[in-house]
Order: sequence, then C-alpha cells, then structure tokens
Amino acid sequence: MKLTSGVEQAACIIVMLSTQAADIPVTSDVISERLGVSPSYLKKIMRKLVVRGLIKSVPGVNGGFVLAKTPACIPIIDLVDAIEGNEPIFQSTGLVRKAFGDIEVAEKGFLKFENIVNEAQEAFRAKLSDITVEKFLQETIDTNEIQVKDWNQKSDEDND
Amino acid sequence: MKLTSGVEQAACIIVMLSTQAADIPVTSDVISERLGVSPSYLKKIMRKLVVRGLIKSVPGVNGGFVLAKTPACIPIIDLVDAIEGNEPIFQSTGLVRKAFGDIEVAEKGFLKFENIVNEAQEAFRAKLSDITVEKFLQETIDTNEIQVKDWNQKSDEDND
DNA sequence: TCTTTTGTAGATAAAAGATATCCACTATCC
DNA sequence: GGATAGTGGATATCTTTTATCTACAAAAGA
Repeated sequence: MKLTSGVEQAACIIVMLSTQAADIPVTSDVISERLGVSPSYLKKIMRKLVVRGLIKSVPGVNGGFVLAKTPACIPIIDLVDAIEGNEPIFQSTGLVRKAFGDIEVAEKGFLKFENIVNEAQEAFRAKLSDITVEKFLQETIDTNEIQVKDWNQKSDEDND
Repeated sequence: MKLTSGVEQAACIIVMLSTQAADIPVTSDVISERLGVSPSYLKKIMRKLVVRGLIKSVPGVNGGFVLAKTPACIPIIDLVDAIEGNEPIFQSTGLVRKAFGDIEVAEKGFLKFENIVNEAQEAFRAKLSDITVEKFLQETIDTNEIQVKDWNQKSDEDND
C-alpha cells in the first residue's frame, strides 16, 4: 500500500505547468532535466497526464506541454489517478473459495470484505478530491496570486 | 496503490480462528492446506499476526494458533497493518529539492503535499477502524451468534 | 514542400518488492 | 527424551516499477 514515485513526479510536473506563463508550452526536455530522468521516460509520464486530460501536448516547433484545465479545476486525486489508475485497492485472488469452498456464505463474506475496503478507499479519494492544485499552491505560497514564469528560460533566476 | 494478497490471506486466517472452538489451537498445517500455500510460508504470515498481537502461538504437542483478542476487539485495519505495516502511503524521494532547488517555498510545498496525502490515508484508516472482525462476521452470516467448529477436524462437514 | 522540432509508441532491461519455499533451530508438551 | 509445534535465516521466483533506447508520426516555420 504505497503510492508509486510517479505520483511525486507528476506533482512536480503539474506545479511547473501551473506556474508557466500562459500559452507558452514547456518542452519535455526542460522538465526531464529538472526531474533528473531521461527524456524518453519523462515523456511516458507526460503521456499519462495527457491521456487523463490534465495536460495537452503541442507538437511542432515551439511546442511542448500546457495545462488542459486551470489549476482550480484539478483536484489532487486526478494526479494519483493519472499515474496509478483508479482501480480498487483490494482485488481478490479467489482465495476465499479455495479456503472455504464455493459456498454461499463464503461468497457473501468475500463481497462484504471487498465492500468494506472499497468504502475506505472512497474516503481516501474523497479527501484528495476536496483539494485542488490551485488551493495547494495558494496555501504553499501564502497568497492567492500565483506568480508565473517561463520554465523554458534556463537560469532566469533559478529559484522560485 | 494496492493491498498485497497477504491481506486476503490474513483475513481468511482470522476468520478461521474467529470461528474456532475455544481453547483448541488450530495447527498451521491445517491452515496452510486450506490456503494452498506451503507450511513454511504460512508460518511467516502467522508470525506477522503474532507480532501484531492479533493471535497467539501455542508451541508443543497439540499446539497451534489461537486468537489473542476476541473478534469484537479486532478492527479490520489491524489485519492490514499486520501485513502491510502502517507506514505513510506517500514517501518522498527528495525529488522536489532536485526539481526546484533547496529553497524554502519548495520545502514548504513538499511538506504540504505530504500532509494532504497523509490526511487522506487517515480517512482510509478511520473507515477500517470502525468495523471489527466480529461485526464483519455477523453481517456476513446474518446473525449475532457466531458458530464455532474445530478446523483441525478434516471433513467434519466441509462447508461453513 | 522540406527540414526541424516536437510528441508517440514499442521493445527491452535493470531494480525493487512481493511471494514463496527449504532447511536448520528452538521450545514445549506428554 | 522424543515427537510435535513454532521461529528464523537464506534463497529462489515472479511481478511491478522504473527507466532507457530507438524508430516513428505530426505539426510549425522557413
């Protein structure tokens, strides 16, 4: 029961794109260098975010990636779902039938257990649906004005 | 973000011990055969449940395993914790510093993100803390009277 | 239109963790 | 003291995650 490190990578990516000057795509090479992974691997991650509808890819010269929605419309759970998928956290291997036989009460107990865990997972998801990327950024920088920059510019001032 | 199959195995084990005639330990060989795993592997799982304080081991002739608490005192979360441990679901690899530099706002954002996910995990755990093994069994069998048997008896009636 | 720059997709390999087993050892009951 | 139970270490296998390379497709711009 761990989130993969891909979630952390996705979070960093979304933060970059959320603070990117409007209408200027960020190239994947810039991001891959920041994250310290190969361009090809970085693109795999980006692709997941594209498929999930969080970001858009812009092909061609001066292309790259931009947010597909405003940060206010991206709940944190979307990052997790994009990387991990949103499958049930508990999936049976059919062990109950093997252990107790293919009888009604076993089947019922199995479904009940599955249900209990799924409800817990729903509570987890609900918490992460409540907070958006925008809110997360605002609370981090202690202001509602999110500064933008052009991440493509290498050493504008390498902080912030 | 998946629960390991060990949780399912632990659940089956606890169900067996919860329906076991009082004061008669169930041998690990009986359980390992039911679950279809090797005796040595089954004992590893049992050990985790012992360490967590859910079951007790009884060495010697006519020994085996018995519940350490009544089913009413075992919340489902204990099964998960016993097998998976209860570490934070999100653990950073230090990527934020690599990506954004070792600056204050990055550190703060990282902690904030960690906090958000941890709170979601708490919601998950709270749900599984609310329901006990006893309640789970009662709702499965539709009665408050949990029948017991001796699982060591091979084919008493191989159902239930 | 053609070249360059960008993203897309498949094959593949290395690393980590989960799953599982064997065997030697220890403790306890009878 | 011998048989039967659990404990612990070393180890093998399998799956998933992480990561990379290379070939390919699409679009902007000259």
